[in-house]
Amino acid sequence: MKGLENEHYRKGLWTEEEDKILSDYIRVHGRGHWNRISKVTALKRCGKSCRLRWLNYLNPDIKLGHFSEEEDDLIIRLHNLLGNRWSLIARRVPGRTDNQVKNHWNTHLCKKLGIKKPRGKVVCSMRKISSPTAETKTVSTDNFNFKPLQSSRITMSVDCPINTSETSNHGVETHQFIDDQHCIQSFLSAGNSFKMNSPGFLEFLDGFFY
DNA sequence: AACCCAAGCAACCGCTCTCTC
DNA sequence: GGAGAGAGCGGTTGCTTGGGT
Ligand SMILES: [Mg+2]
Repeated sequence: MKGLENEHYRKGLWTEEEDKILSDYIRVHGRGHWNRISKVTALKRCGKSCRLRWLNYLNPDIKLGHFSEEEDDLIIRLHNLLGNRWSLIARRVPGRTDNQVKNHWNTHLCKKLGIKKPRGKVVCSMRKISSPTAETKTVSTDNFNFKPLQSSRITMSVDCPINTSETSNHGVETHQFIDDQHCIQSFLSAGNSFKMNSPGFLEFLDGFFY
């Protein structure tokens, strides 16, 4: 019998009244500690739902409305380079959230590009710091840290769960793709250790996408 | 008017990552 | 230094809407 009455959270679309309660709360207390909100207001929403509503709608920095051609081009370029890393992409698209970018990709850009099957992750394959003698391997999450070795071969590839002939790897289809991949290659060749979300790599991205 | 179907997309779920104490 | 809490991520779902017949 641990706080059963607090587990009755509402789900689904947010009402104007709910938005107002959340906005008022954030105006006073700031963002964060989302789980507290349902305990001190009349809002019957779990912390996760509150956080998401703020991040994707109530935050005044968010740009609403249709995506421009320039935004489309930027997203396509970034997606070529980064794969389905929506958060990473959205950070480089002013006023757009990861959810917006993901939805826009899935509903509009996919068709625009004539993509039938979703593309796998762009992965980086090389030797790992902790085991320099181990064979080249890919990784399944972004939480890794590669350091290029003198003799190591650095490759970018497209991870594709279903092996069809045209999507093996090095899915190079356009000039832009080659250029963007070269951007990571040069980052690695400069001797930088590589971690997908590291400050160093994010700063490096700034130089390519402005 | 009534129905069907699919596009669009807000929000959920399960999971990972990070931060704090 | 590790456990628990908070924050973040991305695939997916299911409700709403719109267009076609
Ligand atoms: Mg953004």
